[in-house]
Order: sequence, then C-alpha cells, then structure tokens
Amino acid sequence: MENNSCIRQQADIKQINRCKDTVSELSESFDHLANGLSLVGNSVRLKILYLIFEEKRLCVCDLSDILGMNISAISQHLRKMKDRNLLKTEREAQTIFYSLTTEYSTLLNPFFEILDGNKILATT
Amino acid sequence: MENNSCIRQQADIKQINRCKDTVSELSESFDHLANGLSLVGNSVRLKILYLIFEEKRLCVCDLSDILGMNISAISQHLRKMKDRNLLKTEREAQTIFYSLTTEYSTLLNPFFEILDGNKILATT
DNA sequence: TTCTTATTTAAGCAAACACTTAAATACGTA
DNA sequence: TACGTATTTAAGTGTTTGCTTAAATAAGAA
Repeated sequence: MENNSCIRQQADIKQINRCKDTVSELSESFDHLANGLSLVGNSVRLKILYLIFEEKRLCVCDLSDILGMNISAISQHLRKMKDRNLLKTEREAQTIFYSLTTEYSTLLNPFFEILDGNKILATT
Repeated sequence: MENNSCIRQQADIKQINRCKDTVSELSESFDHLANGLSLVGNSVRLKILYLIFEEKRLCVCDLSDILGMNISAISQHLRKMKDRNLLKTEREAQTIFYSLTTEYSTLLNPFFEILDGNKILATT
C-alpha cells in the first residue's frame, strides 16, 4: 500500500504537513459529507429528492409510477436515504409518505435551485 | 421492468403527470448533475478537491504523500475529475499541477465552506 | 544516448451497487 | 377471520468502482 518514496526535489514540506493536518482534523467531516453526497450522486435518487422537494411529500407508489421503475427498486433507494437521514416518513393509513429532513433540505437547496434554473431554460 | 399496476385508490393523477413532465424535461440535467456529484461523493476525491481548493494547486505526488495512498490510485482519481471537467492541469517541467476549474469551484464552494466551518470547530 | 524523476495507463480483482423476483410485513375492510 | 392494498425485505445477479501491480510515456540531467 505504501510507496511514500515520491519526494519531489522541490516538494514544499511545510505545505505537505499543513495538508496532512487538515486531512486528519477533518477526517470525519470528509467521510460524513462524502457519504451524503454519494447518495445524491445517483440520478434516480437525485430525481426522487427533487420531486419530493417540489411536491413536499410522495409515496413509493407515486415515485414508481413517475419514474417508470419497479416499486421494490424505489423502496430500496428510499430506505438508503432514510437510513442516512436525508428523508423522513409519515404513515397515513396504508400509505407511507416520504419527505425531506430539514437538515438535508438546506444542504441540497443549491442543487434544487440549479435544477429549477434549467427547468425555466427548458420551458422557454 | 414495468409494474405500473400500483394505482393507489386516492392517487393524485394530476400530480403524477406534472412530475412525469418535470422528469422528462430535466432528464439531462439530472444525469449531468448526478454525474458530477457522484465524483464528489467519494471521500478520497472530496479530500483531493478540498486540498486543491485550499492550496490552489497540487501534483499527484503531493496528494499521494498527504493521503498516504498509492500514486497510481490518486492519478486515476485525478483523471476522472479532469475528464469530467472538475479539474484542469498545467505542466511545469516534469511536474503536473492540478487545480479547480472555475465552473466547478463555484458549484463546490458551499461544501468547502461547510468543511471550513467544521475546521474551526475542530480547532477550538 | 542512457538514467532518473514524475506521471499515466493497462490489466486484474475484490467489494460495493442497482436492479430483479419472490416472499414477508402491515394496515384496512368485508 | 380472510382478503386486498401498500410497502418492505431477502436473495440472487450483472455491472461499476477503487485499488493493486506492472508496464508505458514524458521531460530533464549526465
């Protein structure tokens, strides 16, 4: 695994050490953020999140119809996002509605705005 | 693949159709954005991007030292990000420096700010 | 030209991922 | 209770990902 023999002639040792400190300091932050973003970095899940953002709440069945995908496949995507706290659920009789958690709707808002912008462009 | 038999008793047909329209309208935007985010949603690549953001530019060798990873592994991450236009390169003798493209540094700035915030918390 | 340094690329492999099918769970109604 | 609707979960499978090792490319120095 290790091959730290690559010490450039003019490598800036201070810079390297500063960076190493940053990485170890923020190690958990990197993992946590990357973890969340890896979920959003899938077009099916991004669609689901955006649709829920627009419609406030949707159930598996709705999403299955909208995306033309197997209910089971959608359910498994929803579960992942619920497990990592991007989504929360509320039951209403047999139907389970998914909505965004406040924590993540803030984080994801910039992306939804980008998509909203494209929507306007596409319509005109 | 299809199993669109799930038509809820009280499904909102108008809502479903509105959502279908949105999805087909923004189809490419979803793919493009998800594609970009899937790259950032990896802790090694997120670290690389943040370090380059902080230090303005870094080479494979630096990153290999900082992250304690194989040069080849880092190189392959960098290539992916260059291919999808998150990073650009400039050669200086034998050394190739990677830096953020303006297009993506804007998009990624919110995340870097989150990480900066955590850094302050971790330091105090 | 040959050697060293810096980096990329190709091939291989184990782990993670996304989807399918089928079975299980949960709630409501007859 | 038994049945229908809404949803989740488990198991299986093909594809993608991230890393390893080894070979290839590129530029400068001897």
